[in-house]
Amino acid sequence: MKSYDHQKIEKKWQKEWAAKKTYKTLSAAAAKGKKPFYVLDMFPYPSGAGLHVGHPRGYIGSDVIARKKRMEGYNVLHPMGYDAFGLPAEQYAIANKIHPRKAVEVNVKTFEGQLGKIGFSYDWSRAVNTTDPEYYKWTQWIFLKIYNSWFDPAQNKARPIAELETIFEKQNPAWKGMSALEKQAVLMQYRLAYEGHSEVNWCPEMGTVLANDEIVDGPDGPVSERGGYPVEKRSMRQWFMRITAYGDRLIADLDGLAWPEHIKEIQRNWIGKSEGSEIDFAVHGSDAKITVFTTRADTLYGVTYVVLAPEHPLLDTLASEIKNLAEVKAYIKESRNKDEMVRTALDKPKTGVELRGISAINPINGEAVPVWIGDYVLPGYGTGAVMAVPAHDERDRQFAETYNLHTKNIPADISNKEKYTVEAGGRIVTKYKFRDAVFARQRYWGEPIPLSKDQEGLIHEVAEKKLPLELPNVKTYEPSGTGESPLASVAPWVKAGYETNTMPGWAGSSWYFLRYADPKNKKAFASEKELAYWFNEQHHGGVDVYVGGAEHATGHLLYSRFWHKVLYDYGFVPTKEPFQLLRNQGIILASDGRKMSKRWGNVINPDEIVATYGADTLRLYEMFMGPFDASLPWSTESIIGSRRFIERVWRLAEKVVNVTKGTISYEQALHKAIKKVSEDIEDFGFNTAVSAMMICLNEMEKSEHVAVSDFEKFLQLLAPFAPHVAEELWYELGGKKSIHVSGWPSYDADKLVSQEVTIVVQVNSKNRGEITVSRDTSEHEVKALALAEEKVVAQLAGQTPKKVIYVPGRLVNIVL
RNA sequence: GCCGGAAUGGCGGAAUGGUAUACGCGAUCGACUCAAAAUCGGUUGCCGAAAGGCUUGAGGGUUCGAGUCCCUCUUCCGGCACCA
Repeated sequence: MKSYDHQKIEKKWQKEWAAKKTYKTLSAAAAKGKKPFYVLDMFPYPSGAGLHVGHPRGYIGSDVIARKKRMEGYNVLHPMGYDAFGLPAEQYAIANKIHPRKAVEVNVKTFEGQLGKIGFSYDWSRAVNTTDPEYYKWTQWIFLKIYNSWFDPAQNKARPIAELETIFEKQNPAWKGMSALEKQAVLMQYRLAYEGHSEVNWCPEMGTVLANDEIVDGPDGPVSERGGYPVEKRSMRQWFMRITAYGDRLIADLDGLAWPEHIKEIQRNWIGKSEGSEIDFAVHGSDAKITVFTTRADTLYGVTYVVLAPEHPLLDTLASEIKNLAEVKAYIKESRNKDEMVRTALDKPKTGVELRGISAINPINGEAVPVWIGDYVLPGYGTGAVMAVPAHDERDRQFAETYNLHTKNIPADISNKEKYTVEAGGRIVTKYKFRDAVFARQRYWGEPIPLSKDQEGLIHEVAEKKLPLELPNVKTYEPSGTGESPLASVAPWVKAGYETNTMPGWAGSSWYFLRYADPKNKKAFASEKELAYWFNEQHHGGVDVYVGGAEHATGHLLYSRFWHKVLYDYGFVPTKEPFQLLRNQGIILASDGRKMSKRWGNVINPDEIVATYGADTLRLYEMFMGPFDASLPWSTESIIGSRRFIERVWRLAEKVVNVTKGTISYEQALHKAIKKVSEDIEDFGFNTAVSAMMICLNEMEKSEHVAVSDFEKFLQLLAPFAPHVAEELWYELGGKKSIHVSGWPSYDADKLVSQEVTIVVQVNSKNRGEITVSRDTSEHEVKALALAEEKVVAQLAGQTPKKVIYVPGRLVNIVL
């Protein structure tokens, strides 16, 4: 037989598979009863650097599953696409002085070239690209659906904003008298996508808004990571998504998902649900009241003061009453300029200033208590005001100690919290730690938000027919320096009143898994029929297997669930959740144990490995190197083991003959391998699946003959891991159609067990010998044989055993 | 600080409470070769000449039997971090 030329073989089959559309996914109509199976990878950001050898690990794992399912007869949806909007693409474009669109084109080509060489079974005809207007048309469409929704707490779901208008019209007498602009402002408080303001990190020197991770600590406060320019807080107009409305459902529905427990836990902590009470403290001698949030209403009798966040809006109202206003203002200014890291540092002593002249009335006993401001109270959580109980809260105790405030020791019992809430005239409420998501970027390279404002300030939607609202060409896509998006300097855009902010990077990735179901659809983001087929609660429930990095736990994986739920509320998608089963792939580290990075010069390019060892070797090695979700160091030294394995398979093919039983000795190993590989793939135990194949190969090599039919089964097991070489040998042996649609082998349970078993004999739990007996030897006989074993007799030295334990087929333990 | 996860040969790792170190890498000895590579075969946890003893981060416990279950602790990785 020819020698194993991986380059020739791999090129040949990649071409052949593409030509024959071997991995084509059938549409719902064409599937004709074939069951769907959806295996999804988190689509990549096509960066200029291309892939390193760690990137394909997850893709290989999911490809192994997709291939096995396809062989089992499922209609497999296994797509790939590109998430190409967002900051890195923009920065790459700026740095390389080319238009982001061009940069994306080039980078996508690089990725496709690299991915193509590894031999994935993607149906490339379904590829999506978030920057394609035909794609982001639907991102904009979904945005408008969300914009035109409010969350009805009674039904716990999204409903059209028009319904809310009708309700206001009927129930609120003031509504009719309101101007259009006033109505707009009211509705804005309910919309699931709404306009508002938020604090951003503004760098005057660079003229841009910076993300938190683009900022580092400087000697006099925060500075930009690049250049070290000072960064300050600045309020900026933004769009938001009211994700907090779904807090409850986002937590509750986690329970039914087959996700890694720690990812679910990260989401739960991030959402941070907490049940407590809102209690109103009247301000003495004023109409104002301070509403505090507490989870321990039962400690109301222990309240000795109240603390407001320095940002609390009530401070403006009360300004005239505050006797030490200058001091208070100085404190507010100081904490405003504090870097968030400094402010929330745990070891920092708590600071604050008393609002002299102000006191609050504890509703449970009418007691007047002093009111303070302190930056340990956060404006964004609860009500931005707390009642302080130094006797029962560590932070309050510290604060009280620092400022010599009174402590009242009272008994408290958490089971009384509802009773005391009612007594104090308060309300039971649920609060969440997480915030509404900012849905705007002051950047060029993102989806335009399909809204415009007329001269009176009334917001208009871009009509559905007019979508997509395409991103205009600009002279310069670099930051404007004013903090506004580059779109603000496009005259026709501004004249039309279009929103100049663009959508954030996570917009396009929050629904792409739906588009794969029907990527060419011009009338809808996907047809009802396709969605019903691929997202079917009866069948499974959406994406059957989702593979990607754990770093998306509080970003992409949360936003996608949120969008999906809004769409579900309208009946656009049939399942409550997008991703049934999630697995995280581990990171491949460089051989020096550090992350692969240009900076360390330790990056290994998969192209080189594919050229030297072959894609099959790369795939096999990446699966074999260790547990799928573990971070493992790359070792170009060890990869040779996988290459040798493939070469041995290749050579074994020569030995294959049509043979009668008798002359083969590997049967048990083969059936064990079929069982193990079948089960391990389902369970992401790829490393042990490969090892089972190695054991089987070792046995086949030792055997006098290898039967063709058995070797074919072995190739079928190998096919998901090393698809090219398996296909080549399959045809060499006379295969008529691709091995990748040839079926999946099954094992014979009877062949898993051998007639003879080796039983270990222990004396006081220490191994002393072993006996080989026929499988059906009785317990009595085995024990007798064990007691008669030479070394055992020596150990016994005439003593009578207290107890003899027999574990069938495994061991005998003689206890003295 | 809190919440997750991990710790096993020289290295990557395997092990339903039942022979710890499978499988692979490396190392080493041998065969083949003029020689080398490749390939094939043997050996390879530690101590010991052997008999035997010891060994899964440390210490305790449950059990006839623990890498696996329970308790205490150490280190490392990931997440959150004044959340009232």
